[in-house]
Amino acid sequence: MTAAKPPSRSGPRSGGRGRPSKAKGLDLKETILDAAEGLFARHGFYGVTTRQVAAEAGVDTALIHYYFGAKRELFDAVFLRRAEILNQAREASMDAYLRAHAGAMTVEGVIEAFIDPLLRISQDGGAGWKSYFALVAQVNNTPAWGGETMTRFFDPVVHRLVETLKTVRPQAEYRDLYWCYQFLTGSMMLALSETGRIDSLSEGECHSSDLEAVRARLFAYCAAGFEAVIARAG
Amino acid sequence: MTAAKPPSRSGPRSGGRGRPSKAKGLDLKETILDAAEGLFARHGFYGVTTRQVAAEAGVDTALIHYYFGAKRELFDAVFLRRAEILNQAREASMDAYLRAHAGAMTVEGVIEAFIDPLLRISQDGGAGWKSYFALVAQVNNTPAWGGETMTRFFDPVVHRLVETLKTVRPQAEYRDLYWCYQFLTGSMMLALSETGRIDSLSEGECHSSDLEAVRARLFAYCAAGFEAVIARAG
DNA sequence: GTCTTTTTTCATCAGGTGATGAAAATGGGT
DNA sequence: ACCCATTTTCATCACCTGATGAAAAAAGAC
Repeated sequence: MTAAKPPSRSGPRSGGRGRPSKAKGLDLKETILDAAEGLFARHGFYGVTTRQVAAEAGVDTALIHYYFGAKRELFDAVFLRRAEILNQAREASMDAYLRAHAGAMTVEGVIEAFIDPLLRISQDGGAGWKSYFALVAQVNNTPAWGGETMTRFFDPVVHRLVETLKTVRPQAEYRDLYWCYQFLTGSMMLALSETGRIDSLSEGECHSSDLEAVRARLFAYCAAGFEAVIARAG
Repeated sequence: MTAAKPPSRSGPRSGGRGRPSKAKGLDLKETILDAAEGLFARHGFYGVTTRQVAAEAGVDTALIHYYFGAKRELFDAVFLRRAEILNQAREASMDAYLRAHAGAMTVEGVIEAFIDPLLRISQDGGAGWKSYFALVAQVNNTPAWGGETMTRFFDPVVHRLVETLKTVRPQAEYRDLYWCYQFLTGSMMLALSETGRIDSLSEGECHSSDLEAVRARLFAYCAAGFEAVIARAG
């Protein structure tokens, strides 16, 4: 209509169309996932159009469908890409804790082994991981399909947490452990999504990007909460 | 195009168009807000179209714009409608607690006074309130404009909570209190939004609709968390 | 250098989007 | 019974949505 849009693209890709080697093809797929991740994290699934993703990635709209199919499949690909890495990191962290403190596990230690890998990845993993955590937090609070999605991707490691806690406190009831996990995950997800609310609320005293401050408090907070609930019930 | 859609509407409204008395006009406005509330809560702002809202309310699409203007203004109207009621209930609850326990306030008591009105309203207020809480939880986790919206509507009562806690534990630092509040609100919002995740996670042991179970645990959980963080810092 | 396969672009579709202006229907005031 | 203000409906606009099929361009096989 107006003017043919120039074939500009941010990356170091050559100007023309066509097949630019397999390596570049994979790279382009990742570029699309990165763009989609950031936009979905900020505006949610319905708040983003495939055209926006294409523009952000510097790519033709049709290419998104070529690689990923429907929009929802793109979203799932974004969600899946880091979920496995996350689960592996958490499993490894819990493995390490179990091996190191097999005889003398504490509630706080188990909880730290469960949460800390996420904080660490968010701190060291770059902007992509930050977006991803915001995305997960949003999904976690999505009534329509969020619960099902979270269940599908993250249930196993949660069950392992609950079972380990049951080992540490055998007299605790599963009901209490599951409710406490629910409280824990709400706190953790809100902290990881870094919404900036605490910044304005505390008038500059706290910053949601300060995950070191979270680390210094969240483990103790949750552990004490667990202990209190268990004690009250028993 | 296809066939003229029948003028059916669920309510007891008369069939024809035109001006059906002032009382009905107000009633219709509320009907639209109810429909919008339920849909926004389930699918988010961008996941709902004005046409869906109109269909759910049994109303012409243009009527929504006649009453509320742009779609975003409709959303704000939904958010605002119950926010004031909520704030009043919480202020009243904290007033009552302060009056009754002026000399012997506890951290758990203050937290209960802060959270309990929400649980109570959610239990007694009907489906509209349930949707509303899910909506607030979603906004709370929305990076783009959620923090700003939450701040605008709910800051005062939160500041009052923090100040009261500071009175109960004068040696506590504000930084710790704000972080603990952040943890608390994450747990509380997730519990209030009743996503159903705990149902499948616990394999039927717990139900997210069971707010009595939340009441029996959340206050103690948060209070113990606060105390632990304060103690660790001091 | 040709031929084949894969990637990228273009043009476009069918339907949905928020929004608006004018007309129609209604009820209250007098 | 008439008018007038208000509410509801209808028809439509300009644009955007996800998605697709065919053509064009590039890379690799031989």
